[in-house]
Amino acid sequence: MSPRAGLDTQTLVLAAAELADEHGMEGVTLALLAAKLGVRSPSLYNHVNGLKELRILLATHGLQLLYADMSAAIKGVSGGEAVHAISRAYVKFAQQRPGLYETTLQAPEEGNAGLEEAGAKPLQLIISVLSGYELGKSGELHAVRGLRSILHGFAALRNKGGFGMPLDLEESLIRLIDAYIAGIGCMRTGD
Amino acid sequence: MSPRAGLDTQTLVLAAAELADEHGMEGVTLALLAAKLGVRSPSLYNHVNGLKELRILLATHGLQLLYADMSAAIKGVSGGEAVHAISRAYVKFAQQRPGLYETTLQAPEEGNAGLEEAGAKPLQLIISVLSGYELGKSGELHAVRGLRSILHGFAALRNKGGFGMPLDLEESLIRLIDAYIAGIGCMRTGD
DNA sequence: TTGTAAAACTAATGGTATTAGTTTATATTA
DNA sequence: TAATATAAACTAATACCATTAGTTTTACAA
Repeated sequence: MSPRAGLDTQTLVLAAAELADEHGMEGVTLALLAAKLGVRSPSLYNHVNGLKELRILLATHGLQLLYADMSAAIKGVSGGEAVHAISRAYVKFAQQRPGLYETTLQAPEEGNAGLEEAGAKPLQLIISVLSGYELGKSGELHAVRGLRSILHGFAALRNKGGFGMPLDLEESLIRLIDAYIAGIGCMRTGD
Repeated sequence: MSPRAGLDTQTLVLAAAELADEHGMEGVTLALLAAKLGVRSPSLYNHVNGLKELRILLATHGLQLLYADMSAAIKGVSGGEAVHAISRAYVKFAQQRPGLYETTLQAPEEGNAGLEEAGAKPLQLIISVLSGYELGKSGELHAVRGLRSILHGFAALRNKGGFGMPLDLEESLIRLIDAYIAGIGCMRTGD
């Protein structure tokens, strides 16, 4: 423990991400992280600039993993199938990495370049999936906001146990996306 | 300050709700609340059983106010108009009381009777607004989950600044609800 | 082999919640 | 009205937490 633990920033972020999933974003503390890594908490400051920066790094990392999952999900599919696939991937990620997903939404772009970019990529992916519907410039904007609302709302309520019984949650998501696609014409504008 | 500040639980909750809106749910601390009330923090324990219970009381209070707003919004309207009205009221509440709204979603029912009831009432209101669509037993369940997802997702992303420019956010919500209603047939089941 | 930079450490500060025990104001009762 | 009991405030203390300052020590490079 004492003679050089061999830490670096990435190791900290990966360990902190595990803590987030185990104890919630709230439960990620420098004291706990240091203990997990066999080190005293002030030592962490050699690799990260305090809890605030750690949270930004966590959010960035989470967004990168989320992007990878969403991206893989829509490989080779398009249209409604792609909307369903990207939605399933989004909710599944939030379910499998609940704490990491949580960090993803705090203070979206706080002037941090890496975080801004990491957040823009999943957004761009959603835009690309909806572009086939020819909704117009502002219509596409409304549609993206709508799908993001659906995905985050469903994921958050599900993760917090807000849906009561866990029965047929997959079907609830499928039907919600079906309804969204069926009504997507309401988003269309003439620009 | 010293001779009897005349506090009671309700006063604490109202003051804490203000703090939540000013500083976020995170920023509601017993130390800050005590300072706001001109009292030392241990004194608060005469009226509330620690921070955990205060948060439960905050959530309960928030749900009651949310219920009142939603309830007032659908007086005398029905069908799609009611769905729009209840949605507008929900998002507006989350916007006007961001910190209080935040407390509303933490650990939905943790065995606390008052919180459970306070949470059930807005839910019942949504059910009543959707009952006119004759979606069937489980179809109604899917539809309620869907609308709740939309409302929370939209409110949360909006509050966190996740939608970039604040232009025509009202229109985004209107169109999203329009799409949901247009596609609500996808929820229908035969039971 | 020696010197340096970085990574660990200890110690200290100030913030947090919470518990225990004490004082005191208010309200009730004799 | 006076005495008493209850409850609401207090102080003091404990145990966490993040963070900063200053020190030791390791690993690597000259």
